[in-house]
Amino acid sequence: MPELPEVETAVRLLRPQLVGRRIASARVFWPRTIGGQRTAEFERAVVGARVAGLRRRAKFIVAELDRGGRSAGALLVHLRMTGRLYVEAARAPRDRFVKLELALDRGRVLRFLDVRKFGRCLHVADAEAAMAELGPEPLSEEFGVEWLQRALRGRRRRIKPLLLDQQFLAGMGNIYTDECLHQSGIHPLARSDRIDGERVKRLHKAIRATLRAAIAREGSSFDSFYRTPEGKAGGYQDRFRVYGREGEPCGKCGEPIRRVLVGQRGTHFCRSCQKR
DNA sequence: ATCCTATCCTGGCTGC
DNA sequence: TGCAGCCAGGATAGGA
Repeated sequence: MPELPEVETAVRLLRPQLVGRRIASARVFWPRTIGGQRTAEFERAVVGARVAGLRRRAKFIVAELDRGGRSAGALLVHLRMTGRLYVEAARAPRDRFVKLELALDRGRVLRFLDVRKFGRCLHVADAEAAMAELGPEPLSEEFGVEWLQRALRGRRRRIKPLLLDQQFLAGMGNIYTDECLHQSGIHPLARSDRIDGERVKRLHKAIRATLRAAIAREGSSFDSFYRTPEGKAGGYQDRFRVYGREGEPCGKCGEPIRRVLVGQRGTHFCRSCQKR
């Protein structure tokens, strides 16, 4: 499932292929992909615009558009679970799961593929306004130990759903959350305001280290869905300590890894390393 | 304030 | 082999 490292990987690989390109035409194969907007309206908004910049915010791929030097809004792409965004030759056969296609200049085409149709590619006038509610970026300066300490104390929520809440912290998903909680010895149901300082420190360190290591390996391909824009699998799945390892021995203590549901999410942890 | 459930989707898996 | 039924999961909305 694309989380921060997978989205960051997509942005890095797509940037040289997209920035400076002009959108020549648009085709929408699944209307919900573009949100509530009418297809004709969407086309009017993007066709003729140029991609001025590509960046990541939380799990959004943000393509800033301009037209004659003036901003033309932005495309916010969210891959959700099965989305993939990639550029290829316009003549390459279109996969049957492609939901949106933007023709670029030079015979290239940007394709948004999404088997389960949860992903979105929205045109917005103001990207910042559209993403205003998101929490801080875990790899930014703002996300320090002190911030985390205070933020956790200010809430009384179970730690796992809290870390998954994009308004609290941007970019964490199910896989990396389980990995980080295991690394820092915190039970997924621990109440945020009752986690001791030492563990908060370890959690902060785990989040930064895990996300950085996963980005360095171009993300994780746990199932057949996630691929980089080059079509390659990620490399971080080999480093999972708990995710998808139910019944296998914990790398630290040998106890079998447990899987339970927390907030409707499959949650993997070690009962002896992550005490309540 | 926080939690819970349903919703959106469909390929792939399980069990018979 | 065939098929029904279930599962995964990010985000959000509405209700408790």
